[in-house]
Amino acid sequence: MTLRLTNTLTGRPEPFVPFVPGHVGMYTCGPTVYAPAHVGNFRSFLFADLLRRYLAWLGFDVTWVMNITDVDDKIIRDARREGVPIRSLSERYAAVFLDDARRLRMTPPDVMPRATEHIPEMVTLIEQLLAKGHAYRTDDGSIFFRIASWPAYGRLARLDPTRQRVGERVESDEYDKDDVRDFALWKGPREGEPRWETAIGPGRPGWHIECSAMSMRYLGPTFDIHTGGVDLIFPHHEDEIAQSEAATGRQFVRTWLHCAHLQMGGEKMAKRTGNIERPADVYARGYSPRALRYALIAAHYRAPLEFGEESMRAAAAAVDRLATALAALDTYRKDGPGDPALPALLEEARTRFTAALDDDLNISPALAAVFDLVRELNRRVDARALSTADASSAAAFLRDLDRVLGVMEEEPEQLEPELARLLEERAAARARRDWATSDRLRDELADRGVLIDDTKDGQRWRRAAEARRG
RNA sequence: GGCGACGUACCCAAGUGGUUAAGGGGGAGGUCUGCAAAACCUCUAUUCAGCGGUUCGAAUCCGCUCGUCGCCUCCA
Repeated sequence: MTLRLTNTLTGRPEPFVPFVPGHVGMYTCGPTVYAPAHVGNFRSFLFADLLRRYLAWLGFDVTWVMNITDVDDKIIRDARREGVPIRSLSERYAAVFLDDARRLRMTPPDVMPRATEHIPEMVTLIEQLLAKGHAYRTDDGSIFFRIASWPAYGRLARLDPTRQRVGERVESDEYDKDDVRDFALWKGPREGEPRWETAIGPGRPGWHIECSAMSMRYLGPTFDIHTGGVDLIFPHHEDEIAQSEAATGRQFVRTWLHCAHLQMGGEKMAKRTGNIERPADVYARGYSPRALRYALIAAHYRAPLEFGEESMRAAAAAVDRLATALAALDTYRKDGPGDPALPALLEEARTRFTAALDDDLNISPALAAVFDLVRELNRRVDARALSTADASSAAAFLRDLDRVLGVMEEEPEQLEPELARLLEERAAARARRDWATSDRLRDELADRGVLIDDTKDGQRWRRAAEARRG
């Protein structure tokens, strides 16, 4: 069985065959850094991360590029409002993004290019488009892509370009272009806006051109996978294809993958409607990053996903269940013969896990395979049917699957010395059957997010995915 | 108006032609435990938005109806 992915270009699942055998070039539209990203944004980034992790787990050598858009209208607007250079604003929120991404265990992309550091690449691309007649200048020094020169325009979004609705927003565009549907490659210089002096004149880049320039700079003119939210299909990705293929004459991206929206209250989570939640908000309510990660990746990427208190609670419980199972295996000790059925059990889980993810990253049955295995392992731990070696190979197996999921363990795997001391005190209290002290220490540790289970192998601890409140 | 996605238990969510409709959460009862917690066991959809049709057989295919969401405009 091989990996199949639903390509937006064709609308159907296709076997994934990399352009260069064994290697995958993958680009993800990253954040525009003028505010902290919300959890809806992170759904799409974590979807890309899940894909990246799975490809690596399958043995592909993956190059993952995620851009950071550090110049655009909103950044300029907010920087002006604050009276600071755009770089000061963008770097501030880029740092927040990086920190949020790290806590959510997003694999660090191999390259995170910033738009402002790739102006020359964009200029070269625009020059090629001008030379080939796909772009034109306007009086204010802007340069537009001429959609009429590109018959394939609209193919990705399945839109007929001649029947696009022309709404108020399009008409109100301040730039003067030949056709309302044409999009800006380069925006002419304006008072109070940052500008770059370039071979195509002064100004600043349009939004779409950066992704074409940076993806091709690091992955070549044709690469395997490009991901983003469904809202980017049109116009952003449509425009990327047009400008890239018009410039190079080659296919730009082989497989386009789009993630459905995260919803809250039945509607798309979006900054403009205000129904957003940021990672920090979720943590403030007592949930751990890994619970949030689980909530965001646990549903199929092409299905809309409702986010809320209920989904977070369920995610925290699910993640706790996994952590508990792992802790149980780690503390389990028993000499003697092992369970001869164990290898087959693990193999079955691996087969189901892989078959599910191969099927367009269908994570639900993959998680079902993990939870079924967890039940079997717990049952054996309860019955003390495993050997110490069995337990540790089962734990290693789960950790291997977690290279794909990234939800099983919290960052610090060692208990802080202070908490470890409380644990020792509690063990001593229990040895002298001092239940009052034992219970008090258990509560104290729970308040610090460490849950204790008393087992035949002694105390076992794990970090709570949902901190105790009240 | 155009294009697209979708409607499965109390909630989330797999299943896309064939024995008992995955899994997670929640709920009820039980076992274990100093008490807990965790874990394990049992139960929790004769039914898949509705109505027709195709078929020996449909949640799965076809048609219609109702409802939800997204894109067409900055947007993950």
